Amino acid sequence: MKTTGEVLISIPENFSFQEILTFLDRGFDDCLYHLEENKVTRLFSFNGELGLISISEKNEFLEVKVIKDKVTKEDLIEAVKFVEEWFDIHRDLTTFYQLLDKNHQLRSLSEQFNGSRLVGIPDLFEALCWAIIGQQINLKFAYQVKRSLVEEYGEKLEVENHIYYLFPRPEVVIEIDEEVLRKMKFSRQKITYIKIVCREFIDGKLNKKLLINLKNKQERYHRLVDIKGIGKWTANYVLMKSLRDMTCITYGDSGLNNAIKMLQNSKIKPTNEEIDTLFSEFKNWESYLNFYLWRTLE
DNA sequence: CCCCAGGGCCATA
DNA sequence: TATGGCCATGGG
Repeated sequence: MKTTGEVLISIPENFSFQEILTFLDRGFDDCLYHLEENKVTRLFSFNGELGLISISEKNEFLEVKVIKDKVTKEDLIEAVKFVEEWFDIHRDLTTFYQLLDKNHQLRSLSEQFNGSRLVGIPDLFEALCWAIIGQQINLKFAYQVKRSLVEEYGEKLEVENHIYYLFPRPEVVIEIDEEVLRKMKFSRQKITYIKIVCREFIDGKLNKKLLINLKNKQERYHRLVDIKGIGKWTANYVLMKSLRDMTCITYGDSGLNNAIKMLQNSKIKPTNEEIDTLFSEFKNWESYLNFYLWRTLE
């Protein structure tokens, strides 16, 4: 028997739920959440019990609703925690907007994407797999590959005629036959990379807590890059999206390159040095600038 | 057949 | 550490 519970979160300054929805609705049809008018819903594991988390805007508040068997107070706390992390709700963007406004090339972004938050991927294993899937292929195709994997191996729950999925756990992914993944359009290299990541998690050598507990960003970066299949792009992407490191730049990223080309009205992709120059005024906000530049591609 | 896509590996200098 | 060739897969 399903029950529901709700919590209201007050909406902070410089936060726009509409911008979150616009970002989530870029047209890639992500299989890990479901969009309806002014509402996002996704599956969540509450200590192993599946339930839905649904977010919508209600009179100056964000309403977080949980739907599962016997919703408890702890479930609601977990759900709110997840949403706050997913949407980066508690970050004060004032300084970032001041920096944007100071830069004549980037000034328009603070208005164009006002209240836009860096939507994250809280689960580290999911973030790593997703980054590996997305290496060097177009995003639309990457989302299709992810969908094949998730719909076949992720836990699922059907509610009101819609099936919601969770990203599969490492213990499940590592058992998948190589030929099955090949049919899902994983390249042989990516199969190798993802299985290595699975092994790290299963052996308890890597998880979010261990990574966070390292001394600083440099150590976290090297811990990731030392894993075969994780290069500078993947490490920066994951530190940005999952660990919410604010100083990441996705060097080598074709999207970032294209955004900067558009911005500077240039035909050739920027060098790392030119990227550093552009980002130099945004110390400790590199990840946000990176994210906002991506958004200009929509 | 070509080039591109939110790259990584490895050898070489 | 920086560059460049090669790998890999589907889209356009």
